[in-house]
Amino acid sequence: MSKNAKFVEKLRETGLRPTKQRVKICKVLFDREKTFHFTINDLVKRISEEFNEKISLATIYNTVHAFEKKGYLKEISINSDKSYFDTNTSVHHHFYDEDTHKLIDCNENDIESINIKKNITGKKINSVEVLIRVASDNQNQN
Amino acid sequence: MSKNAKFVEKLRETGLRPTKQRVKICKVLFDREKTFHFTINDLVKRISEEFNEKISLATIYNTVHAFEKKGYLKEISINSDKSYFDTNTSVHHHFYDEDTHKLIDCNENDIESINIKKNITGKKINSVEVLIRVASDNQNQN
DNA sequence: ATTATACATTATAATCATTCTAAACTGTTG
DNA sequence: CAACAGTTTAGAATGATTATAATGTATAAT
Ligand SMILES: [Mn+2]
Ligand SMILES: [Mn+2]
Ligand SMILES: [Zn+2]
Ligand SMILES: [Zn+2]
Repeated sequence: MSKNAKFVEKLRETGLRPTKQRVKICKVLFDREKTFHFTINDLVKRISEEFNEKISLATIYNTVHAFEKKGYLKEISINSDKSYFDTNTSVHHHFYDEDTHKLIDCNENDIESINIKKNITGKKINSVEVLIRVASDNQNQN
Repeated sequence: MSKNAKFVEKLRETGLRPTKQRVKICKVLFDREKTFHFTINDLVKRISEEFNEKISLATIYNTVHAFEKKGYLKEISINSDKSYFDTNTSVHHHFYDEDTHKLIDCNENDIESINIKKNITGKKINSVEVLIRVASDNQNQN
């Protein structure tokens, strides 16, 4: 199956019509070897770089959230500035580099299993995520 | 020492002059048995309820951030909607109730120690925080 | 105590990420 | 092709947060 056909399928599975804008978003997001983290602004920049063309912000937000809802993207909360998204949708944790503001994956087997001894009555656990904030190790920091 | 004198001291330690607005903020934040979580909006509401008086948003933001910088408050990132703050400044984790949008503390000893096997070269770990998202356990959910 | 100064408060405007709107456009189906 | 439902888009609206700059106040020097 061609890459394009895959994206069309992915869009259909998400309940979206395969328009040219959405296929372009797919190319930027899913036509890669490795997974990666991005902000909406990153995505806009990549699209304008790769296609020399602008897709409306509304379309980008709508499509990204549709993929998130379907489970093809994951949203990561670091601070209240902006949202980060992740093309790695497996259960995994993150390092957040406070110098560069970049996320780095930390797989489940990079952390010894987390055992929670407390529970909230009447509630089920939806996710357990660890965020490890890191920063430069040297002295010359402000 | 009177409560008031304590707050004045706390403000001085934070490098802030003990004005009447700031002392009121202290009363709302630090004159309690138990620690709690709040948003800026919560704080504004509490102030207007307890003192029947409005303190400017700018003053509230500035004071809260000054306390955070000094280590008297902790900022918690849940989503990009808004910031949550915590009067519990110890190292601890959180349950986030996705139904009520409330935080519940999860102390370090409610979780078996987290052992991170991976590290980022040249970086030191500033914090390791676990966020456990929970939601209603019953079926009648949309 | 008066005064001078630096720091604070405030209302309001600005910013910025995100969402909404409603008009123009396009994929799909018959 | 025609009709319709779904889509894109620019721009406006929203809402949290931050900046501005005029007015007010705590503090320390006189
Ligand atoms: Mn979302
Ligand atoms: Mn802060
Ligand atoms: Zn990731
Ligand atoms: Zn807490």
